[in-house]
Amino acid sequence: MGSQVTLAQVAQRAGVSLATASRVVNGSERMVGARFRERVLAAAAELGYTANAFAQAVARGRSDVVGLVVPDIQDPYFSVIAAAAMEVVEPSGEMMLGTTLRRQEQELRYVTTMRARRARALIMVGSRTTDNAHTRRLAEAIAEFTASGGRVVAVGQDKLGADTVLPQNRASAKDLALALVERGHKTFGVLAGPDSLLTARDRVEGFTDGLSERGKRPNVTVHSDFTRDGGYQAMSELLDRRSKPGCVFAVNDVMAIGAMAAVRERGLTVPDDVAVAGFDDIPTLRDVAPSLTTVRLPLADMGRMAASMAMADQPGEQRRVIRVKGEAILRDSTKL
Amino acid sequence: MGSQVTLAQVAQRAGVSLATASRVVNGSERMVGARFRERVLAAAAELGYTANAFAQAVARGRSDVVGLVVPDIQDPYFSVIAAAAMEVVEPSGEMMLGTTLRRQEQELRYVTTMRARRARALIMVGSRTTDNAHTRRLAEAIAEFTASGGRVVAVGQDKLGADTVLPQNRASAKDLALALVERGHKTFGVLAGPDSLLTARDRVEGFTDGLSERGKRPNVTVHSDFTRDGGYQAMSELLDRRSKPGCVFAVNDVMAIGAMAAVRERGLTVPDDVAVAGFDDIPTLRDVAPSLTTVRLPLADMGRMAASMAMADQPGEQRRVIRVKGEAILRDSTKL
DNA sequence: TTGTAGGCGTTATCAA
DNA sequence: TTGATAACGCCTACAA
Repeated sequence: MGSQVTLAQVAQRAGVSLATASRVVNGSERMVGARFRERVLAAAAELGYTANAFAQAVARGRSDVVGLVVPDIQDPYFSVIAAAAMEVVEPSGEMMLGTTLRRQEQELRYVTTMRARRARALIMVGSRTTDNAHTRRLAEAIAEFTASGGRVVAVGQDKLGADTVLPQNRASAKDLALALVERGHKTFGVLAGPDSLLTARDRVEGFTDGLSERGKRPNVTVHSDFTRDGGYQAMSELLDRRSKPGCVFAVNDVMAIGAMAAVRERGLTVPDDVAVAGFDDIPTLRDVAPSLTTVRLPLADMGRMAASMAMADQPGEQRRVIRVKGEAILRDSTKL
Repeated sequence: MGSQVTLAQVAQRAGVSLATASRVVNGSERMVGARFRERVLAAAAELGYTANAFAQAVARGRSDVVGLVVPDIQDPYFSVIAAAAMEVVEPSGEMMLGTTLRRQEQELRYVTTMRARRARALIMVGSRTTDNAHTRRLAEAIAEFTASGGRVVAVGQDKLGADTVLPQNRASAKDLALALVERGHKTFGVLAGPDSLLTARDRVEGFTDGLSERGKRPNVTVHSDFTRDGGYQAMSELLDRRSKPGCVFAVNDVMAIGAMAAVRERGLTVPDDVAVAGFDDIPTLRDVAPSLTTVRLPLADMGRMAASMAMADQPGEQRRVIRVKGEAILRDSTKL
């Protein structure tokens, strides 16, 4: 840093004590005379003073930084949640962003970083994994964070011992399956995403549950990344097989979008040659054609809820888990 | 905040001085005996110590926070740049995110906030406007930030007196126009975005320049927001007119995507009924059909360049302005 | 209402 | 190598 104007300089210039200067620049309001107040304000303006937020945080023993950790800010799912969370954090705090690039170590690293930053709260969005050792370490780190007075909110599975916004992946995927069978689909494929991601697993299981309730089961399941390219690749692989299923469920929308690209690329058509369904209802869907059948999750609400819990002043007597249900929306991509 | 373990506690437990503890936990390495080092490390681990980054920043007189200010993190243009910037900031610093929701006051507010945070650098991405008063105020705030030792990098127009990553909007839009005429398009419309946004203006002007070099000019120009919905609305308006142009240029891709939706909605087809071109080449384009003609900007590179300049240690003798040229890419949406 | 002084958690200087 | 001790910039009883 360079030469910063300090409060002491402002005080000196205004001819008042440090304490008085502090009070007007920030203090508990109206306990300082109008004359002095003005002098201080003038001095601050002339000098171009800006309070040092670090020093304030040290002196006060707290900060108004909220940490947000997401796997990938380019993925619409996360950017919607982030934007919504931002909305509620912004008026009274600053947001520190961390992206893990979908790597677990990063997740852990950010918890530590945010703790070092004495962030007042931490919002961790993204799926938990089957790596129990990692989940345990993460939960421990989070417990320490909480113990030191911070608030933590998870968006995803309830595995961290923190307040959680919990999408009902399983139940909603099941609803989707039922609706699809209802619509007359007979054979199914699943683009299952990574086997290690709980979100992906839950959705696959829910979907399978729904099918089996109607005496069916997926004819084919392909695993891949939880991304657009993952969907593309998985669908390509699936289409190379002998018999294509009539309807393919991708465990999230970006994968479904990639899958549709794969279909198009082979000169096939959705839904005539193969129907496609996704999950999340990201805003991007407005512009995919044919319109994509999916499960609508109130993404923005989820972001706002998470942020609200994070910003809550209450020490939070009890851990809160907010279940969020999704709604199956049938659109053209699964028309028969 | 709650009860945090302090370095003093660690020192006491390890039976060493504060200074020694500080040295091992962070210090300039290997100036402390192995015995003591181990004792301190052990104590720190047992107590679950994490350094207080605020206190460190105060004591050191500098921080490693980099502020990133974007209009809207949901817009692919910005999220790509943000993600790329993140990539280079991450290894050695933390990123504080600000979204202005496309409001100027917010922009100004963030500069102040970042200054309060004693951010080591500030990256401001987004278009400048025709509001000269605001631009001047912003430039002043930025000058103060710089004067106090911070680094500022703008991505957009070179109006802030800061290091700048400057896309060649005008020249590239002109190239696009020439290419379109070359391809045989005769009549043109322009979805011009907001009249107050310099980026939008430059692109409109460049496009118009290109046309006039071929003895043509836009038959119709419609202004709207710089967003998907803005594009949708503007195109709707345009299609309501008597005679549609054969080719419509939207000043950015998200607008073009909205415009294509408007076309589709009226039962018309791109490019048969009306050709559409955009600008930016956001990743999302991979999945729009028909594929969209646009100007490719190296978005990720721009983000990385901005971050690199921001992270540079050098006091930066000279202000740097990096010009980035775009490349016109003709795709199906303007096929004749 | 105003000022004095001690403290917040670290780093850094200077002896030892 | 180690340890006192003075900063760092600000807040906040407590006293005046």
